Amino acid sequence: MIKSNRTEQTIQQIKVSVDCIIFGFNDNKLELLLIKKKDEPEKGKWSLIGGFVGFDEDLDEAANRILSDLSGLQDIYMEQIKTFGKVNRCSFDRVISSTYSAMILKSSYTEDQIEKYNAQWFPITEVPELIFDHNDMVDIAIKRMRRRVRNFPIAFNLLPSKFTLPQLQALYEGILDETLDKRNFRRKVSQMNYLVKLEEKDMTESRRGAFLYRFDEAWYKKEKHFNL
Amino acid sequence: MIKSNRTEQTIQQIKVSVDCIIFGFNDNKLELLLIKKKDEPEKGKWSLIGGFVGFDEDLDEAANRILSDLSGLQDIYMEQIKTFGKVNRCSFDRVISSTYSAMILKSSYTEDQIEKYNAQWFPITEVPELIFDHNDMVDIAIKRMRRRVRNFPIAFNLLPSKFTLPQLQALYEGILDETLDKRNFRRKVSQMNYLVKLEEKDMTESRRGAFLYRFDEAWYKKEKHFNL
DNA sequence: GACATTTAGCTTTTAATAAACAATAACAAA
DNA sequence: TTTGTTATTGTTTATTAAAAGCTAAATGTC
Repeated sequence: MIKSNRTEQTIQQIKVSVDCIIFGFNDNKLELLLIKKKDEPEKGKWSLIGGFVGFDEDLDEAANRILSDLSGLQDIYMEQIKTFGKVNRCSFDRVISSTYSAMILKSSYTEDQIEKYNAQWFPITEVPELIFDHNDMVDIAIKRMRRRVRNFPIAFNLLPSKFTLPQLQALYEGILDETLDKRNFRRKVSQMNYLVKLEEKDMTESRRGAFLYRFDEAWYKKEKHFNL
Repeated sequence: MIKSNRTEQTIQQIKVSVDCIIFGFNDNKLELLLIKKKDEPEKGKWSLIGGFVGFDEDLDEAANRILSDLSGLQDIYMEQIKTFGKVNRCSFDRVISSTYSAMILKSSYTEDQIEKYNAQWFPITEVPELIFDHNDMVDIAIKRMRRRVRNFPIAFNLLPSKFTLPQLQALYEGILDETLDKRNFRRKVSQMNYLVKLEEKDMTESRRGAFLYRFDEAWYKKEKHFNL
């Protein structure tokens, strides 16, 4: 089936959108931020945070603008995952959509904002049926994230800037959905010098208290070796 | 900078294209298929094989159609790499472009076709200046391919269906641009049962001759473990 | 038949990485 | 001071990957 010599007209009708897959962490579980659509189309259904790309904005910029518009979240670093382009992926229009993913500290997204934007967090084991091919997008993003989280320090956005090692381990166990050996985990951490042990302790979660750590990004850029 | 409430009009002007990064292998070097543009825009410059996505074709389909239209290559399996969406990536129009990559047997692309389509193979160390952001696309595709080639049997498309182990090793050395130990390489190969040793020998490249092998795809799908 | 060349197979050593595993220290509360 | 709870720390073993040495087989050329 040869389909050359297309007219400008047909070409121009394709719309370009971005969908954002936002991960959070709560109660030792990985969660996903979804919104319930207030307007047509697909009003009342759950959806990723998405929107059309403007003519005069970069694709990356559009992802950030859309995230900001629809959730109030600003200056979130997002990575492009994949572009979905099936003809009928959206029932009423021809739209190709690039997915972007980010991890955020849940507390940076307040209850007020959740209400305002009609959003809700879902544990990734309980993601409802989403519009279009958004469930596929989520599946792919989760797989990719689980692969990357072991070799790149992307998960620290899910924690406060100061965190304890038990917290960090619980985070990894929650993300990967498997238990990790405490001593092996800590040994790996101690090999990464950019995970800096502070003098302070966090006394809120145990009697003894656990030392706080922080992730030193500038330092990491020199070493560039991460493995958990 | 808030950019909400876009009109349909501005949205519709974004065009969607696909660019194909086609790898070949020759003279123990990894090569890239490029075309010299016959028409404006950018006439006479080197470019990836690219074109606009039709309104009624999937993005994946478009990649194959465009590759076929502009090179005569058909039914090539391509993987999506990344979508490029900077506003000014193409100087005269707003185009976002998804890149796709494939590896092909150079001999399946004849001299006739090369001439007909104004194409040329370039060693990846000698890629000329390309239009737009195509050089960036190539860089990213090469990095990704070098990562994937060790864990997935994607490189066999660069060889005839029957090949010798010295050929296979030379291929990997060429792709990765490093020398590999013969004995360790062969040991790994012998662990992958879906690399089937045939009775035949190839006598063209050495006195003794080397046994031919083939990659059994169905068998691979059962084992799904690849490491070279 | 001796020789050169390349393929082929087998083995050992070493290094690197990952996995398994148990006792002690610090603290608050009772 | 005892008790309960969580944080912290090292050693050993197993597995895997890399490096290297050696032998031998097959073939065409001399």
